[in-house]
Amino acid sequence: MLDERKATILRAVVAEYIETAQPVGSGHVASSAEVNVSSATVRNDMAALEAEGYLAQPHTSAGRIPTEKGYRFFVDQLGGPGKLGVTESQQVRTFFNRTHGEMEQMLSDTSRLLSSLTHYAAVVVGPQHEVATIKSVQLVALSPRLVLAVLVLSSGAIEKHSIELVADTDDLIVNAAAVRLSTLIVGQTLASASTIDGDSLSLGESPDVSIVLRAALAELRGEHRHDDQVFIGGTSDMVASFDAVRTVSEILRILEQQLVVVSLLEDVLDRGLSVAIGRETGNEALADCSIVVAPYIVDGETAGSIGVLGPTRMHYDQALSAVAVVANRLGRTLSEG
Amino acid sequence: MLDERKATILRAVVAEYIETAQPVGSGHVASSAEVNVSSATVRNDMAALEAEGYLAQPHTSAGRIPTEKGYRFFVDQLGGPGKLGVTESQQVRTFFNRTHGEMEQMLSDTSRLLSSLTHYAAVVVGPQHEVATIKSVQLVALSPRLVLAVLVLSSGAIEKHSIELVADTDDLIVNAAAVRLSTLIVGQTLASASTIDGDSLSLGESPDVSIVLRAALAELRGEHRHDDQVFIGGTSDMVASFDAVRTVSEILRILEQQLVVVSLLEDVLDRGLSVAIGRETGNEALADCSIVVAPYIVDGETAGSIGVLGPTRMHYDQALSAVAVVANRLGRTLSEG
DNA sequence: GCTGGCACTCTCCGGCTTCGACTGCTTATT
DNA sequence: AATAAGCAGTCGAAGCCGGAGAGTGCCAGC
Repeated sequence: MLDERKATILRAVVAEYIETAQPVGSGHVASSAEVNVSSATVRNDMAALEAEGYLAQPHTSAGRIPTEKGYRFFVDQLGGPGKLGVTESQQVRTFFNRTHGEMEQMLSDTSRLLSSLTHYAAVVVGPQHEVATIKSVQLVALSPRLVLAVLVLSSGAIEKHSIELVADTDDLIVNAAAVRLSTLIVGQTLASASTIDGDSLSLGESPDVSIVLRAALAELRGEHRHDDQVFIGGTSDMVASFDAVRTVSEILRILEQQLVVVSLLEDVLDRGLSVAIGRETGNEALADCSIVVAPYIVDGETAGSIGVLGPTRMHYDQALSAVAVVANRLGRTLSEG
Repeated sequence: MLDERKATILRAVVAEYIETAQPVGSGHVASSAEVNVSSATVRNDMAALEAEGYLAQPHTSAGRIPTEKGYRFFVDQLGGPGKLGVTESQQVRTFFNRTHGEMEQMLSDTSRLLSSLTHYAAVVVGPQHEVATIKSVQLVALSPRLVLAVLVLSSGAIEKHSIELVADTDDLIVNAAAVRLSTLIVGQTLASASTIDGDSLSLGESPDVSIVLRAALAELRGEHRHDDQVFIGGTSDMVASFDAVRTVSEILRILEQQLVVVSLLEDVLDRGLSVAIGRETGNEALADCSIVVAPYIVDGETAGSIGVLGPTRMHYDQALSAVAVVANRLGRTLSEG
């Protein structure tokens, strides 16, 4: 569809625009290393590229800037993530060698790492809990009608649910319920635990106990779908890439809605992409942004995703490699546990 | 120090500048309702106010803008928070009537509430755990050398600590250690629990158990100081008050450092203030910002603090009342548990 | 002690010009 | 037929000018 020379010219335009944020003229392209034709020839090709929708002109007598289609071509022909620079891969290596312990802390630090590598905003979506098995359950009575259920998962994650009862209870009852609950769900996955029907087990316990038990199981069934943990870092870095406060404010508004952020990443992955450019993100407010995403794999299963959010004129190659490398190392680190 | 008329004029200048963000001229002040003298008189007084450091002139032939000293005077003479508007207090009321359950969720929602009331960034620092008593302890072996300690506090908060062992352990040992640990620390505060010396209790247990026990107690002693939870909301609202992306980026960089944010609030409170203006915040990057803070009280003790961060030309009266009212309701809500 | 008046200062804004970076087209070249 | 060279034309950015407007400081008068 694009002959070799046009492709080279398009590449050069995109690369230079990413670097300078200025419309690129035929002269600059002609004097770049990869192109060996005169500016007049470049002009002809650029006119063709504009006609085909890869480039646009802010106004006559200005250079060209890439359209989303132009960026898309550029990204596609990059052909997957390249290698990271030495400094950066060193940074990743020492980070993952030093990291240990608390998963949440670690995911949060990972988002910092990723943003410091790319200078864009980094998003880390914590592992789905569905696949992890339940290591332990505990019920604690905080007040006569409020019981806290604490689940420890094999991944080291913790889920807590508060259970509000309609009748008073006490420590003895709660403890009995906790013991029974343990035998029921420890060792199972959250998904399978939430299928347990409370009514089928009212045998043998006192009514008080089974009330608590059923309330706990109901709570499990209900909510655990929504608490993907999201860690966002480096918004201050990303902001510096834009020049209108208005735009910045809109982007931040998106990032404040964790649910939206998660589904943004999932959407891109579901479409089989690793990069979404401008409106491809599916969000009008992100028309000037691109997203680079990768899933990470824990124990052979896709567990979560990480990504960066930056301007459409982002350094796609760096972002792609950084996201790929970090996703890879993150998955491996989490698999070890 | 300032006669009544100068004070009135200063008030008028600050109020108008907050509203319009434009330098205020003598004419505007003279035609405002509270001032009944001619613009010439106002001019003289404004010159005096400038000489005394309350006002500044961006350039000759422009109006005056308040200095930090000017804002400080304005805030001090407000004399404490006023009342909230009807819409706003309605909003607060329905929020706290509907809220329930999960503390973290609720604190996070509170920061959203506060930012939607003020249109500035809202910071909510979670309750200190030192005063809460330990309701339950659980040790879970995630892998032979990694044990997770989960504490449930009377406040409903959960602390988790991962404990890395130098030797392998197993479920039996860990359970035994958990039982022993429970008898030791349940019912105590975190502060007093962390004073327990592991060496004084090596009697009666098997060596394996006491190793785990000591590691757990050491972990308790070590870390729990730092995990104040911080919830920040409404950054997108705040951003709209500024016009330089550069400034915005610097402010966001501050907000990304939770530790800095917490100590920022604590600092202000320690100095006995509820408002810090510009450089009073003690942070050069916040020279164009002000902070309004209030502590909240749970069960008679100061438990944490909330605040808003906005431009120096913020609506101090609204911010003060919003922060005061929310702090009050938050404290009461948390006391009920 | 306040006010009106007046001269002065500076920014902002529209209009104008120049400059420079482009483009597109036409013509020459290989 | 593809490429290069040259040239006229376009348009924004930057600089300059002058007037308008907002504001000040000061002085003289009440």
